[in-house]
Amino acid sequence: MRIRTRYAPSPTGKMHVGNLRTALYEFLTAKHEGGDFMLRIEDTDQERFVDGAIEIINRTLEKTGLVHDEGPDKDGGYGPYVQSERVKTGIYMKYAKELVEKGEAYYCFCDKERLASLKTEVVEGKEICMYDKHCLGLSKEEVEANLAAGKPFVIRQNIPNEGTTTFVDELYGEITVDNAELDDMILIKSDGFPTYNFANVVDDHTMNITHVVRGNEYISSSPKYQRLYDAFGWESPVYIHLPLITDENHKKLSKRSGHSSFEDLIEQGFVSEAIVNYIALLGWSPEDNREIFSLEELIKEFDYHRISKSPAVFDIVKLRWMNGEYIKAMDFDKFYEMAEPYLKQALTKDFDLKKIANMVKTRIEIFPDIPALVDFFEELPEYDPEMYTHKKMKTNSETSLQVLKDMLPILEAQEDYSNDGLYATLCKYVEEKGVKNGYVMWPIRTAVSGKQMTPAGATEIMEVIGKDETLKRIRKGIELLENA
RNA sequence: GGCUCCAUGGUCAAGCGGUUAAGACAUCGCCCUUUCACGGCGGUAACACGGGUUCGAUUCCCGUUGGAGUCACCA
Repeated sequence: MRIRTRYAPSPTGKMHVGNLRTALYEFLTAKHEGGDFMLRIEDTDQERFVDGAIEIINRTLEKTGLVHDEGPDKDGGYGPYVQSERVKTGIYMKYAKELVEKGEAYYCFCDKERLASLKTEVVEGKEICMYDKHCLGLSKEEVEANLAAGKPFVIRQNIPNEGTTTFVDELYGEITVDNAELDDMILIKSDGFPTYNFANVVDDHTMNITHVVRGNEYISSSPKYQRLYDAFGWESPVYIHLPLITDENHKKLSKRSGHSSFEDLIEQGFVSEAIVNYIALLGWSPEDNREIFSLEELIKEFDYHRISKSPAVFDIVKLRWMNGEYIKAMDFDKFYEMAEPYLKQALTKDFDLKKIANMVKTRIEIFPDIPALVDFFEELPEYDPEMYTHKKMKTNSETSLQVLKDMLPILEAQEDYSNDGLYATLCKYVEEKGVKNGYVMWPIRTAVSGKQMTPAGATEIMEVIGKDETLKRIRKGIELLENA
């Protein structure tokens, strides 16, 4: 059997990481077995439709490499792939009527307000709509009269009050619920559109979907879908419900509560490969201990049986670490291309940006880390002379002042401002004085950077800022220490 | 609240009756180092609780507790 999965988003905005992971697992489930991955747009709620949302979905899928084999833009013979277009074919109404014929669904002519007000009525421990009974009790003639009169209607699923319904999830096993717990869900809305619940089942079946991979939030409505499959006499797909991804408060991630979307993360400086890699590991783990996976490697290793059942917290700190790993492994040209805007943001003078980029490459986790790391090249920040004191380097304000004063004329005389040349000069002084390297490197570095930590050593920094600026900063350091 | 699901360190997680209970992030310490970082080495830190089943339970069953999801003419 050729595996077919589908990603079926509703175009209501950006894709948050939970949606993306669902898409990823659907993609991987299919691709691991050489199957097909399909994109279907579920836009049966015209009110929630957001302009541009489909473009976001396409862009995200493309950027993450989750390319679909079939979709609105790629006909595979199962189209249309947009539900609002499928509505026009009459497919949903046809199947809904079939269910009515079978007694598995019924027309309901009550209006929204009345339905809502009656909903709270409790009969024999079950919240039911009194009007349901009425509509169910309508004779065929009455129904037809209503329809002929153009009365607005809805088609609802007819679920008995007795018995139980069971469906099987690959991960969770058999799940059984009392039918009394199941509402007669609406299949066709009064605007003639199907609800998600109904369209989903009809489409998955007619589009030959073999594995339904979806978020855990659907697990409680799955019995109702199962009844639909059974009512039609259709074989139900393999269900794989995914544990939710939560925030640090263990609450489901959602775009409404402002959780990061894929695009937000990209804007925050994460690379898409790292994001994909990280979310692949949120809820799934490979047989070995490996953590860094390209999409190709994921396809090879992914086995949906190893998906976990408990929710996972989205940990931005670990994502940052992983992003750092990707940055370190990136080839320099690509890194530079991505780093350049951030470098230029902090540096306007005529610096060797490539040299600086190289310094910074192993020291950042996300690109926006760059400006704060390199801004001192541009301008010496105000700094506390206390920084000259370093226990391990055995330096303090006096020794540092001495070193700076000794070095100033030497550096003034120095012509060669290359890293190597400067390093040789400093080492010569170190040797003459019979002190440790750090004893002179520390104060010099402090003077030329004004920072506690820098992406490079003293001489590298001097090479970048050049002779004039170096001397200026050293004099500034002497001044600062003398007045301290 | 009803129903359903889940339960190993702060976080992601391996484990699927017998283990010194892996690994990663974070954290702490040491080494390396022209500082920081990188890298290397090491430390702290977990089977929610109570009953069973069993020669033996983190692992199987039940209960408790805790957490989550869901109860729309939204998906």
